[in-house]
Amino acid sequence: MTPVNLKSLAEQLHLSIATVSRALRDSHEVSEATKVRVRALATALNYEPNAYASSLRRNVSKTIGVVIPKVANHFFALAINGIEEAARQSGYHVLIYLTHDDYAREVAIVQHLKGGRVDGLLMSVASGTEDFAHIKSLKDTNLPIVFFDRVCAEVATAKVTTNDYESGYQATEHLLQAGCRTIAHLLISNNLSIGQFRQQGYLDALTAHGLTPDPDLVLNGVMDNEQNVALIRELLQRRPDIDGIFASVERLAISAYHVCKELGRRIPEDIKIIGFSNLEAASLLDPPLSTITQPAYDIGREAAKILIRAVEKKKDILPSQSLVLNSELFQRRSTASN
Amino acid sequence: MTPVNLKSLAEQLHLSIATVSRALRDSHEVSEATKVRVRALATALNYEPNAYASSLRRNVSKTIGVVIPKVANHFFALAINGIEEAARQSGYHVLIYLTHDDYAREVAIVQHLKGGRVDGLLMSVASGTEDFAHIKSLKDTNLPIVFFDRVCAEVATAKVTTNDYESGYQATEHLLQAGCRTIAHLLISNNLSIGQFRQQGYLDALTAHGLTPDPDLVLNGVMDNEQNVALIRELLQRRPDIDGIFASVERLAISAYHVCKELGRRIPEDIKIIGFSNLEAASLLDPPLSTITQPAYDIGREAAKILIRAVEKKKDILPSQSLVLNSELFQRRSTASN
DNA sequence: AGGCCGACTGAAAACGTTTGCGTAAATAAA
DNA sequence: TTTATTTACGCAAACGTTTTCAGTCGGCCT
Repeated sequence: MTPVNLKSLAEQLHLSIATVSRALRDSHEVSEATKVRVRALATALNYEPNAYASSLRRNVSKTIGVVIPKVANHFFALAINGIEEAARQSGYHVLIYLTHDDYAREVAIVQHLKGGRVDGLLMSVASGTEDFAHIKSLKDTNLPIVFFDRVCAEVATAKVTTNDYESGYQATEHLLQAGCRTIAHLLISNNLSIGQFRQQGYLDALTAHGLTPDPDLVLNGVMDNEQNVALIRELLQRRPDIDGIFASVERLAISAYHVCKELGRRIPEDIKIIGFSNLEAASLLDPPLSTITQPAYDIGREAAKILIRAVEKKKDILPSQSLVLNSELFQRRSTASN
Repeated sequence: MTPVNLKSLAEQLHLSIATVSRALRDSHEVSEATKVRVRALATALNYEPNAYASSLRRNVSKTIGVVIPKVANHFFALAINGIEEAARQSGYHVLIYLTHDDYAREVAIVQHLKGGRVDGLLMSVASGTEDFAHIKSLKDTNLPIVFFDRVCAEVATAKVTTNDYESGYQATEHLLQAGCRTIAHLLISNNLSIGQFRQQGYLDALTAHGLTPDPDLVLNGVMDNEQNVALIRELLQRRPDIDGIFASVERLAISAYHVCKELGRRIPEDIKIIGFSNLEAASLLDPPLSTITQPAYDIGREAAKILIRAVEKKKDILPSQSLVLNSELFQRRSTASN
């Protein structure tokens, strides 16, 4: 089977490769008559231009990369959904890379992306990442980058986030208003900027209500879920006075539910729980979980839009293009007043 | 800033481009001494080969495509996770395309992939797809394809699925043994092969237990979630004798939960529910949901492995390489006997 | 008639890499 | 010594596309 490319099309049409190429790109330099002929044969033979030849020649790949910790997480899944939508609308392809929150993997992925495989990058940094040299060095190759959710403060570019500080504040205040006095904060890794913001919101809400924050009530979760369950169990047993839990990430809220059931603590009578979560089934949990829900789809879509716009205009992305979308507090039974 | 490519490396090293290229690919045709020199400069300058030039020349992109209906679904998210893992291990990149169960989108995506952008394709067909000409035509370009979960029976290639018939049978039998006598089956679209298998398992289990299947109890869900809720509500009101629900897809199980709560039907006392689901929080629902859980991660990983093996060996993929992984039934309170 | 312009097309270079082939020197075999 | 063989490297073509440049042809203006 002869390959169907510009050359073969040109031969069959008794035209030059150049003319065929121009005809297909609808150039004004080619007569309408030949355009029609060319298009007819192209569709008849199911011609599709070779993406790599085109990318090589034009130095543009029409592809964006997405580097995220994981995909089996409703937040990131929704974000990808938004990203793919924005990309598709502009004719971009989406390459996915998972770091599994592992620093070494993130570095390897970023290094690989220097090969020019992508025109731009969307990134949510791994929680294990403390050194950002790899990202800076990628940025130095002039690759446009937009961070979303888990941003890297040290790199000057646009970031799409939620109002993490306010959300942490609101969640804590919500627990306080529901009558909690000893509120634990479960977060995942305090070197992540979002963790810090939420933590600060938590602290400020406590002091604003006349309470003194107790460092013993702040639990740093780890990667492994079972370990988290153990840590939470230990915390709840050591501090039976805890009457409220604010979980900065979905997984920890779920783990807290499991521990409470195991220890026989009733939700919300003994302990009230609120957590960041994009879980669709939150309202079906036992009891329905109060959540701070981030507009994950919009975050992904807006981040992709900013990136693609910059790629198309070949302009640098400025930190001033950053976007902060508001998350929403859904009050459900897990934080009902007694 | 001068570009760092083979040419610039060669100039600085006073070598030819060919030698530099061979040195980096560790060819035996180049002396160890020069290899060392070349590698040193390459790493010093952070050289990364241009992926598109390489792909064009070698006619290999080290990229696989993944075409799925959606990503905001725990099954597909886990599958992607497995796919990415297998791909990463073999140095492959993963392009993601979402069809949103829309036939037209699927066709457009498949057409686009003819441009040679990917070396192989993993696919779970859209539920709206009834004509498979686009897939066949893609297969005719010799692009290796492996289907997973939602397979296309008409295309001769490997398929990675779960034991859908047996699962449907088991789920139904499980409800029967829990005392149900009027069991509804909620499925998504009966033109999908998996729906048919599960439906057949459902039917056979009923007849095997001496019951006559009632077509009125089989509900075909649609895309829109709200419509599904309305349909289920209508069904439960029209047939108050229904005492068991088998949901072929997670979304329908969730919708059924909502409807039951709304109508005041107690689970499991009035109605028992079991559903296909990869929801992590299934055990935390109210009541905990009995599920048939597919090994989504493994499905993705195995499908990717089969695909990549075929790509590397440049051998056709045979239907005989198909794999059937077993799903697992988790019995929880939603199907507890009264 | 000469010059000019616009419409259309083709030749060829370029993108960065890989690779078949050639070749020179060095080594081994005869 | 001559003749193979090996080693190490360079030349140049090729992958399929895009784009610059040059060219042809007819028509229009002065």
